[in-house]
Amino acid sequence: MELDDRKKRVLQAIVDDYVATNEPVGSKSLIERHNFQVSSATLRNDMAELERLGFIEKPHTSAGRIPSDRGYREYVDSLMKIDTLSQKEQQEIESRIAGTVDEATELIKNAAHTLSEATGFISLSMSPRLRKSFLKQIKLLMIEPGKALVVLVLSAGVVKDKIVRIPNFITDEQMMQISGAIEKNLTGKPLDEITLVTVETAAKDTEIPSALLRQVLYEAYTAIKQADQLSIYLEGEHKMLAFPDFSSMGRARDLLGTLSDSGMVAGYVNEMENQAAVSGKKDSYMIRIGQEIALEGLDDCSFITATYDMGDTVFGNIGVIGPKRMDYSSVISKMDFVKKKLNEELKKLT
Amino acid sequence: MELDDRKKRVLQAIVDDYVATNEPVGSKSLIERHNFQVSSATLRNDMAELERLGFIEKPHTSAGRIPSDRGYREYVDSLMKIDTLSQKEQQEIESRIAGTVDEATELIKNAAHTLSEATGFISLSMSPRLRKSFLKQIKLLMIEPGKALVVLVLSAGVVKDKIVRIPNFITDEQMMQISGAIEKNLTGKPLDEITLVTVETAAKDTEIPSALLRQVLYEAYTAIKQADQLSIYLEGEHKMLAFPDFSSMGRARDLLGTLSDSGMVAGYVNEMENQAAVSGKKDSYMIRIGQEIALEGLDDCSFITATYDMGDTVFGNIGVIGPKRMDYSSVISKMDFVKKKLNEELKKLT
DNA sequence: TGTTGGCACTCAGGTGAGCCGAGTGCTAAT
DNA sequence: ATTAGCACTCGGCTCACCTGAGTGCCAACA
Repeated sequence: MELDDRKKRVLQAIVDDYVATNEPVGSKSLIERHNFQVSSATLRNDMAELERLGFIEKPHTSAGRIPSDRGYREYVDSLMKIDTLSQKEQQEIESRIAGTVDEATELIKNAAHTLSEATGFISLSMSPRLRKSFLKQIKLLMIEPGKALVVLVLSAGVVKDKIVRIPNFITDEQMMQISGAIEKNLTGKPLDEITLVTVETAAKDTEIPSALLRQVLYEAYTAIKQADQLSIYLEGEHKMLAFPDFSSMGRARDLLGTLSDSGMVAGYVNEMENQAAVSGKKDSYMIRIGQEIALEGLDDCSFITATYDMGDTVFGNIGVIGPKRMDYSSVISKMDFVKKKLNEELKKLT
Repeated sequence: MELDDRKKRVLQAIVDDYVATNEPVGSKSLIERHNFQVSSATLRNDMAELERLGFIEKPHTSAGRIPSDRGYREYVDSLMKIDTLSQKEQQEIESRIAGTVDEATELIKNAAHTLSEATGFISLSMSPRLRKSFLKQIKLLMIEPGKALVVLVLSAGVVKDKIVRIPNFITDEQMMQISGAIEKNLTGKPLDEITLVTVETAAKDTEIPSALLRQVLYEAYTAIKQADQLSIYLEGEHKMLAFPDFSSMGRARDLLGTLSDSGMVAGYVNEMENQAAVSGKKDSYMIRIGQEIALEGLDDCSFITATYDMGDTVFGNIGVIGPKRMDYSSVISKMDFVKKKLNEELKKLT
């Protein structure tokens, strides 16, 4: 079922107008704004057809039409043309991202911040997926009796650390020994191939009493595992309250309530990424619209995410969450540009 | 100007009722709920007097009275009696805080989380003020050419680190040398006594070419300074949307908008703490009500904070932000208990 | 077959009148 | 100092009404 040309134009015009005005758009106002060379009655027929096909819907009988989720979907998939950013916008974004910080995590958050400022929506950033990155260094640093710091240096220039408890009477030299042994045997291994067993065998030719050893190794292991946990960072939640789309308080509460469970959101974004990966259609961005989003309270939102890249199969996501009634073209072009700049900066860091 | 006994009771009853019902309270309903041994007309006289004195006010002519900021102030200062928590509540809180994590930062966030859950309000936690804490260890760890990790171990068991850039051709041994020299000379110094000069003199008897040295020392210095920066963590913002007090969307937006600038909030809490310190009346908690709060959009809120303690004059704050129409007694008792448990746990960590 | 003008119908939202009731201030009596 | 009584206020609710933008459908036309 293909839409004929005029119907496409009609759908496009409806989305554009509705996004711009936040009012259901009727056949008459459609004629006024766009110069279709036909009468309003003809458009009414087209609109009836579009409604039958599920692209648009009526809030109530005697109102204009608004795009349905499917209508937005059609719009982003084949109707819209992506904006190019003005020089000024590009500069604005560039100056915020370029050369600001030396650390990947900060850089990524910074990019997300820029994105939120540029779009006026909520921005999100996911920490890099480190499963596939490999260990470049691991150090156990004695802090005080019973307490040590595990420092991991991963490929892609990421550093993680964690304070752990260790047996009280372990000595500084013993720790150095363990540290050295682990490092020697684990360096170069991808994180997802490191198991408790790997860690234990890595340290088996030290002369530390095994009771002591076990606990230290276990803590080192959990530190490693913890390093590849995904975390998400959201910013600009309050901006959603400014949109009439969420003026009903109930919706606003549901939305912010769901977003406050960052673990859930992170899981969802992760799943989006995975699905995109298996489906093979790895676009430069991913979009989920309205009900397509399997999170409570996000029916009126859209998710748009992109992937940033840190080399060595290490990557993560940045994105925005906005009302589904948004200017997709503008948002996507902004996100694309931010992503590009972010990737450039990340490359410089390695 | 002292209130006579009955007027005190009237004010107290008005606050209690208004907090419970969120409706302006009138003379008649006051008689019904509380057994004053006088007529409603008498109460009306009292209420007129209380209004003249600024403790209560009318939303409009023909409505009951609601407490003014000053009324709440009088209430918390001299009228309310602090609840004691039920066994069950105590256990609930205790089980969430006790023995959960090994790291101070996590523990504090966790306490704040518990507080938000227990009260249903926004909770806040400030990072410990480390200016007065002293350096127990400082290590420079070579990560890769051009990049190093500065690890600081402070008294009170806090560990901070930062990735810094260093000259590319500096060697591992040179780093160790610098690291050793700094550590030897700076250990035991309070953070606020460490300046760039201190750091530079600490390393002056190494044999590293001074051009290289300078950059490393500078980076080490910024890492140290960065360690005592205050940071704040807010949680549960979305919960405020559930209160009728913020149902007007405009207010909600102002509130969340202001809170999204965490630097500003941190600065404010810090200032509160300082003022309490100089005024000398160091209570177990601090309260700011309504307009007393010098932050935009918080006119309808109250801040309640307490101080946690990590020994060695290192301390920070936890607290809640809720509608000023809140059950102060219950909130304060909860916060007090959480604070107590947090302090106990922090003590165990050192 | 696609397009058009015309017409009856629908319905959300705004307006204004009217009523209700909780609450007040004031006054005169106790 | 307290109380009973009374006139007055005013926010909020309900109801009826109107308006206007928009629709669906039909008959006519190219």
